[in-house]
Amino acid sequence: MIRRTQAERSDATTSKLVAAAQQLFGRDGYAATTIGAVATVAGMTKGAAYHHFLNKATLFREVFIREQEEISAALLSAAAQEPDPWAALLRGCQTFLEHCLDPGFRQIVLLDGPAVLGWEAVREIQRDHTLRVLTEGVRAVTADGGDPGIRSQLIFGALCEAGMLLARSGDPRGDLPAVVTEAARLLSSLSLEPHRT
Amino acid sequence: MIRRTQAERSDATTSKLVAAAQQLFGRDGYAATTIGAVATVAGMTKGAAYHHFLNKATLFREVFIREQEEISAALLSAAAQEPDPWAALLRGCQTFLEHCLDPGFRQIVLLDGPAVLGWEAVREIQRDHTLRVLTEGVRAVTADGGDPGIRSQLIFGALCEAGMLLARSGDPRGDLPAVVTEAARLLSSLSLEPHRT
DNA sequence: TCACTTCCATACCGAGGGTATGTAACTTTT
DNA sequence: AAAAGTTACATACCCTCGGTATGGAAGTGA
Repeated sequence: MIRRTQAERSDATTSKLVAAAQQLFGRDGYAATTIGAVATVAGMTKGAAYHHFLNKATLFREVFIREQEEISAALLSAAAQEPDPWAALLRGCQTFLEHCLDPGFRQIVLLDGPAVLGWEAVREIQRDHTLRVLTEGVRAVTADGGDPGIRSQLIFGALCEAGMLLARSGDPRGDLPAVVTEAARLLSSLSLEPHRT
Repeated sequence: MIRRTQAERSDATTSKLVAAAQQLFGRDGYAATTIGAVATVAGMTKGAAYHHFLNKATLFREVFIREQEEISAALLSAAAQEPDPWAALLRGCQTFLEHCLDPGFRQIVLLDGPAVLGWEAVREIQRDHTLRVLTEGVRAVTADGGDPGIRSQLIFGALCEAGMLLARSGDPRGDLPAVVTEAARLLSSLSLEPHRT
């Protein structure tokens, strides 16, 4: 190993650790993944992991953020291809649902995330990523003075549920259009008068 | 202790165990709750717990089912007071959201449930309780030929999210009407033509 | 009453999260 | 450039806790 600066060494090992953790957490789930296994996959020992991360949850948090960055980038690039706000919103929802077909994403973001980090912490992170993109899209198509924050949060919940539902399907790709249609139906309520109290 | 039959002994201890587990799982979460602590609260030792339950997850599953039974009973009795299907549906949603103000319910059903039991198992249980009630309500107000199963599942996701959102609020009771209004807006989409594809 | 089963306690094992300590690699100071 | 100090990582260890094995007490069927 040639001479490297400390920052380079540190960055390299943390990157390898997060990558390994993302793989194992996504495949086996948080509880069934040991720090030792992560370190081994990353090519080092437990000590290195505990030098860079306070504990298991902190490492998981880093993986969670990484997942968020990945999906929000995908959402933005997908939505950017549609000039019409409505089309962009629908396109974004479809992209999200497609992303839910990845088992690792589901395990880390939808299943373990809230249990490990807590609901508040999870949504706090997502407020800067997925939820932020969705809220922008919702705001663009909302006419009346309702709260886009609350509204997009509910839509988000429905989309997460749809993602899990889709993944459970025997033919996810084939059922995707039907689920997207139902999601679109929910979205269509955004441009409506309130129903009844 | 006077003479008791085996079934009575067994039922009494399992009941005490489940009650203690419900309390601790709800307050501290699944990971932070030890079987020993549950047994102590229930007034016995770990051995008793492992005699009646295969493992920690099995005990949790029993608690989860108990929570489901409690809320579905509340939903049914609330909805039964409204003759109009629309009013019954809205009333049910409001009851669900009020139930989400209980931290134990949130922790067990919304946070730990999916991570511990898996999404499929959780929804399988809920299919006989919460989800079943909701699906009936949705079916009653749905005119067109869309799939009420998928539809109610998405609504369910939105409601769970709304419940967590509400709980996070500084003034849950005061914000409840606003969230119910937003939920009603989503529900109103059920009686609509599909928007766009 | 005597075998048999069920219930529960006690004692123990092993995995794994976390810590303490040592050593090698880099950085700063003089 | 060499010593002093700091950072990066490995090794060894502790301790909690899920799960098991074993033993005895309470109940059941003959």
